[in-house]
Amino acid sequence: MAKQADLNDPQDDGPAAIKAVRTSWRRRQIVAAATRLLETRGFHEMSVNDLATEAGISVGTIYQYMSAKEDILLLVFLDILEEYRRRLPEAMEGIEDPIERLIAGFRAYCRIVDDRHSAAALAYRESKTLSEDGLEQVMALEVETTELLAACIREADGQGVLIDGVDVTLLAYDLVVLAHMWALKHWYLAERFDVEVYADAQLRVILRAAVRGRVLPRYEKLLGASRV
Amino acid sequence: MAKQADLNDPQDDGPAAIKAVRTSWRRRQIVAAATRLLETRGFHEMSVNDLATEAGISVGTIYQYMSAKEDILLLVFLDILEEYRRRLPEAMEGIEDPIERLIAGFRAYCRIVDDRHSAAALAYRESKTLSEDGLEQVMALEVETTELLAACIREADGQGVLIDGVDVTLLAYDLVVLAHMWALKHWYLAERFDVEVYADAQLRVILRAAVRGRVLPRYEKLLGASRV
Amino acid sequence: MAKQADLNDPQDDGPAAIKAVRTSWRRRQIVAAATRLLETRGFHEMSVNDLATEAGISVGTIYQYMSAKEDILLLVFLDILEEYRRRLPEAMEGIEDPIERLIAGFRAYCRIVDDRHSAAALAYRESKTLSEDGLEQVMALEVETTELLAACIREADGQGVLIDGVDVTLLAYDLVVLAHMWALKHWYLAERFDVEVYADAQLRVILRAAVRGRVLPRYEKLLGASRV
Amino acid sequence: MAKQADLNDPQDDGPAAIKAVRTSWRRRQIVAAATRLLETRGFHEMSVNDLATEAGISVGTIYQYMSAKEDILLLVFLDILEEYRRRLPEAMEGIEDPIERLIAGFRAYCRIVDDRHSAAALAYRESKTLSEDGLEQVMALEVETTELLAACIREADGQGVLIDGVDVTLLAYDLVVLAHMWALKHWYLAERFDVEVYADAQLRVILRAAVRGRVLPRYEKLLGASRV
DNA sequence: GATGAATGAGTTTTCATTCAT
DNA sequence: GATGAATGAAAACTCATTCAT
Repeated sequence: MAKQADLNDPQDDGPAAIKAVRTSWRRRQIVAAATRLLETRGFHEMSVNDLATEAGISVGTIYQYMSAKEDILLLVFLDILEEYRRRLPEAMEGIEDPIERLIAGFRAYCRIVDDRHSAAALAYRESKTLSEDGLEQVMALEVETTELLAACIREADGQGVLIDGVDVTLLAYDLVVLAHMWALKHWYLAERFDVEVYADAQLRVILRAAVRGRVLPRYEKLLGASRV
Repeated sequence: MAKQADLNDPQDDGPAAIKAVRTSWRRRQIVAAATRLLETRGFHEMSVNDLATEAGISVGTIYQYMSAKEDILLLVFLDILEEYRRRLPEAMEGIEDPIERLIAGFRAYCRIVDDRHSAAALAYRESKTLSEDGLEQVMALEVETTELLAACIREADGQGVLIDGVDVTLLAYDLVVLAHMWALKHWYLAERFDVEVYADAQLRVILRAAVRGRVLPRYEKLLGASRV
Repeated sequence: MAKQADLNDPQDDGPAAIKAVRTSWRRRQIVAAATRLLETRGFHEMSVNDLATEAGISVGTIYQYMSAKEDILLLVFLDILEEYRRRLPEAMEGIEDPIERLIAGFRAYCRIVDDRHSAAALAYRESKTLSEDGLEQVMALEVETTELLAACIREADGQGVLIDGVDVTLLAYDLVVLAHMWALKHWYLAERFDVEVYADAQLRVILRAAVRGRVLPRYEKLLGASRV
Repeated sequence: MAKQADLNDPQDDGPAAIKAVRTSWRRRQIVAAATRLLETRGFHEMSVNDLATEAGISVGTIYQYMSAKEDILLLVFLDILEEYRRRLPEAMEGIEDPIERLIAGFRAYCRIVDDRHSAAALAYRESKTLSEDGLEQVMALEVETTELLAACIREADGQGVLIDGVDVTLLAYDLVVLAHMWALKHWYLAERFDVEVYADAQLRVILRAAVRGRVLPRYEKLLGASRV
């Protein structure tokens, strides 16, 4: 009964394909539930039973798709980082001028942090819980994301737009950390600023520190004229 | 030999004094051991038995000086923050010019972060583990420390040294977060910079963003001419 | 084979029913083991691990069916008291004359005490260990049981069979305590009497004290002519 | 310096005597404190540290006079029983008629139970906690006390005052248990009776069951005419 | 003789993981 | 493949007992 299909599939991958689809579906189910729980409690406060209940499946099923509780954490991390990898290029796409692209990128970065600020804080909280191996994967992805911003700065530098002696990578990291700061100090910042205002305020700091005075006004005009 | 002293001590509180000294000694012992362990693992991965072994005492003794495991975490936090409260004013003392004082303060801040960079990272990791009450104490101390830097910026603003429209508190938080960044991204930054160089590079970013062009050169001269 | 049944079960609650049956079976298992252990040691001397071993299950399983060690004690109490509530009415059922019914009831009471004399002694020992709430439940059941005997006495009193001025409730309590005495002083009484003899001896005491001389002989004839 | 005295003591027992006095004083201190604590909590809920605090001495001192926590419990039991052994004969002394002496004895028994009803309940609660050896001592003392009442009944029986076939020992035990009942069901009885009334009510029960009708009125007159 | 800080075995309870159904 | 009952190692914490002062 099983193993029908095959009509003209040269290498019958039906069962394997079904398996792959199911696996990815189950994993998404689990990761989604885990993310929801991890935003309010720590990884150790989330029991696998709680997780099963939240996901609407059984513990047994979780272990069919995860070999250990720690795996779930890694998938949550990768899922969060994946969002940056998807949404940043999307926001920066098609913008010629590197500084304008940087502005668009940073604004998008802040918006993602804001959309899931608990998730961003989670990353700082639980990264030590990851396995050696998992941590490396996460760090690699983070470097990749940072590089999206660094590339703009490097390009601008190549065009002679930046002040002599600025450290491209350091600036990129500064931007990333200042974006995360929105999540880390959310309790303080969110009642004084709006995300958009916050993003532009921080962009103003970095651009003033990096862009030559000659071209600076051109970019400052792009940033909201708001306070700060 | 016993029962000597008393020479002219108005209210001989020997036993109580001895007890106080022992308590503070034991607590330091425990906190030191806990800090050592927490630098390599999370709070949940550190069992009270491990801690006792590390401290070279028994579990029972730990509970004679702490009423719950969570207390230990709070003491570790307070111990770390205490260092800022002690060393920052020390470093900034006697400096007239507010921006120069800010420079001294930030450099000191980075140095403390560097001395105990695992401890600084720990603070981000475990703050959610603190009790409601403990978290409040810790936040209050952190605000107090940030305010030491904010005060300089505010004073400089009062002297008309800053660019119109800068947000004093945001800049102070930026400095604090950029100092913590040294700990958070230590794996990346420490192989490219020296702390001193790092501190000055970040100071250059913030000063350029905040100080009027007219007086900026005066302060930039104080920052190492190094790379960046 | 699976998914058969359903023949005409309106709301097939199979899983829930299975769960209920298992829960009650496990609880009985645990209570039985606990009762066995509590007969030889106190509640505090019985560790949950001991209990698990005695019950032939794991500690984890115990906590799946009990939310705290104290719950076990309450269930043991309720289990013991339940036996009185079941067996007393059974023994008294269908007997018209209230004094004859009282005799049957007391004899049954003593027999239950004898069957599980360690359990009866246990009740005196551990009632203070119960929670406020548990104690109330237990007391309510005990009052209910005592009332079964009190009702006979009250009825007899209504028929003018009792000596003027007897306190119905006190007599009922006397009977209960004298029955418990068989358990409490078992080490002494059991080597001098047989339960049946003991029960009749105590009945003779109470009846002589309560029943009018006129009708007393009628009832004394029902009591074993044995010694005493 | 030590070892003075001796003035004319043939066998210098000074130091030993001092030691004996101190030991007995310390033990009384400890037992008194333990009794106070045990009336409100169970033996396991009373920690040796609590006890030391209550007694106003140190844990070390307790272990200088007790070799284990369990010893304390035995001493508390013996102290309670000692009171019966002292006060019962005192109350019964000089009364010629055995039944009158029994009345006096039972009333005294109830009064002692009432004075320390928590202590009496304690005896039922904690007797299983005693060592094999301790339990034997306690039982022996209890038998001795019961015998004080039994002796009266036996004497009365010898004088032909009792109904044929009464079991002397059983009646004595009934009296003891009915006296204890005042402590065991104190929550119920104390709000319906006064101790004196209670004692006489129970005496009336036992005397009616044991004393020949001919002489009964004489004794009933001695019992309060109150209700019951 | 008195003290009380120190000890560590033992307690209750939780929870990641397994495996028979 | 899915389930969830069962497991038992490990955790936080207590407290009777010891012993240096």
